[in-house]
Amino acid sequence: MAATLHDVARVAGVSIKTVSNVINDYPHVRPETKERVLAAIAELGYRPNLSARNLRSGRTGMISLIIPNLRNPYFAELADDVMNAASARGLSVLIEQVGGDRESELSVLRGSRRQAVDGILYSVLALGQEDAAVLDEIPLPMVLLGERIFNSSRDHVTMRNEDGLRAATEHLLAIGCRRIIALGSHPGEVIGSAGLRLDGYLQALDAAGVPVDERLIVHADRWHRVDGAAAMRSILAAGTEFDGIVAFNDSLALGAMRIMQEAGLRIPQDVAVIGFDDLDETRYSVPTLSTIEPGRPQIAETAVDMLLARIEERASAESSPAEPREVLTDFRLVQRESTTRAAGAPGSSGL
Amino acid sequence: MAATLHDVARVAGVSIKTVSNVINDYPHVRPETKERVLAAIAELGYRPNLSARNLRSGRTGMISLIIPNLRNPYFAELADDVMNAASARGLSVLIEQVGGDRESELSVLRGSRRQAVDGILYSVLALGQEDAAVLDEIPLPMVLLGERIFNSSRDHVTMRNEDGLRAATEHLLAIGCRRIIALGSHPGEVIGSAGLRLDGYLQALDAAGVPVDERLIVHADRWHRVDGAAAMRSILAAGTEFDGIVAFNDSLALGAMRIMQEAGLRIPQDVAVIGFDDLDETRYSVPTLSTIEPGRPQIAETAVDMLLARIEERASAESSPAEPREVLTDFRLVQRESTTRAAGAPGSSGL
DNA sequence: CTGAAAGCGCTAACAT
DNA sequence: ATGTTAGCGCTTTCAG
Repeated sequence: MAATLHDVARVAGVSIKTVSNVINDYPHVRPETKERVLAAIAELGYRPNLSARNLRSGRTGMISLIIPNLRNPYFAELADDVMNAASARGLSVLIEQVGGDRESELSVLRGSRRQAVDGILYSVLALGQEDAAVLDEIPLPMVLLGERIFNSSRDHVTMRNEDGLRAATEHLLAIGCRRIIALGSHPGEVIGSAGLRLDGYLQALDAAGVPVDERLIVHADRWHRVDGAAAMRSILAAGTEFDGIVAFNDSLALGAMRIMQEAGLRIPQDVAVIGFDDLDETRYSVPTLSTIEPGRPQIAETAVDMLLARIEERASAESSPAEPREVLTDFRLVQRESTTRAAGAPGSSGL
Repeated sequence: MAATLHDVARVAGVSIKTVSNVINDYPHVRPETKERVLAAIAELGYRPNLSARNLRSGRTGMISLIIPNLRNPYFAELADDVMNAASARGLSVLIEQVGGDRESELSVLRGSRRQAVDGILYSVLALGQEDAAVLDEIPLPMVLLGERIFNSSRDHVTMRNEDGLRAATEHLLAIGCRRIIALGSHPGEVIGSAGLRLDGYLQALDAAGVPVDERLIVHADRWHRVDGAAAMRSILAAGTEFDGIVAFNDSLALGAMRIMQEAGLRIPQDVAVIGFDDLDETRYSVPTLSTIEPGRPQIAETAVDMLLARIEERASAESSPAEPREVLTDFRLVQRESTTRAAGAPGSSGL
């Protein structure tokens, strides 16, 4: 059996309170006593029992991160960022994957592990605005990530979807593209990443006086590589002319690039491509992919900080909780090969 | 404050023992009593406090998975597989990332979260055979993954490194390659993935009577995409001739392919390439990458099962623990475009 | 079939 | 500066 506080106290010849004081770095412990306690701890290989500590203190030092799937590089990178931010603040992260359907998200939110964490970082995917009320019922501090739900009573960290996509589109316009495909739209969606990003695209065209061609707005329900590839196949089959692509995320862009290359299109000479997310992979694809870096580390840090603040607010049982906050992170356009045309050599599409 | 057992008992008009019986699905509860208790639980929105349960039962229902980094797709996919296996068995997974250096691995192993989990799945990276003894000191059930440590007192799940790489090399030989680069060696390493995989390569050449050329054994300390790219740059700079590459993992292969394509080499016509790991990405690269599928889901399931067995063995406090087991998973060669040459058209290198 | 009560290991208020 | 002690919410003998 593992050593307990009492064992340490006995070996050190003090009371458990003193041992507890030493462990928790309380002041008012005579150096020599501390010494003796530390020696006893080392001798016994004592480690505090976290279950007991949690039970007593009402805190676990763990937060859960609810995401769709780690195989999706965006979420793997987000998870890494969150774990780094959390561990810098002394927290552990319990990652919970959800199936992507509404039921599974709800059941995880309400789920059994709830009692094992101090708070939840929830990257909303399947729920929508109409579920905002459901979130209020979860009796745990929570911070929302993503763009599916606004105006709930929860803190929310999100990226500048419209601005980012507008900048991406402007970048393509600036290097000479005129027939730019928007890849990844969700017809009818207004809020949500797809709706917001489409808006940014339209704003950019509008500002440049370039007419909108509905055939250039390409639908893609899911945003994985395979979806980008499939979409590009139908675009080519339809014979639509285009000289640039703003993909609503990097995976779509990478999938589309693969199909274009098979079809003999040169990137960026024939078609310039830009994505969104700044996945690690965009630095290594052929060609390397220009993209919008949406401030993911900042999202992670901000979200963890906000959650921690909520947890502490709750612990100190103060009057009324602070108003929900909404934070938008800074984005940055990263230009790589897929949009870098040789100087003085405009796109070859001749439009 | 959240409802407790006592609250439920009061509302249902029974004792806490009865409530506990209902929750834990014990027999011997009269149906109508059970009904009443269930109603009270629903009414109060009662959820058992896991810290208390853990404290009492000595189990947490969590295992930790220690891996280097989620941004590495191999480990992201492994983590996904492990989480699926664990959740099918009612366990949660706490992912802990380690820096990759020896000290950081040791400190996580001994680390503070130790008391919060029932067991550890440890994907060994920085420790080596000489640390086998250290592992015995960790007073927690543990299963090792990977090929850095053999013959410790711990259960161990590993893949068929030699056989897999031998099969990969034989595949290249079969399609006509004669000057095959082995990419990713660690000079001097005997056990460890690099040592074992190099062995498989040498075995295949030997069996085919193809002489070993030291210049074709290319070193790469780390196995990320960028390392594969860097290695390929020096190979090209050195002017070494080659017509095939067996990379010791997929990332190396993908990195090398990028550089070859920039240099105008065609894959598979000029150079055939095969990797190892079967990352999701290999299905979408240009060209798609042939690879060895090392049985990762099987690794995950087996490892979780073994760990669970150890946890239960410990709980039942039986005589002596079972002998450590060593499991090798089945691999499979997956042929994709990077090694598929048109029938009747052998490699163009002319060797 | 159900109730009473002990105690898991820890923290923190209170006492000295 | 250190000791005493009462629970945190649950599981689990042991009685009824």
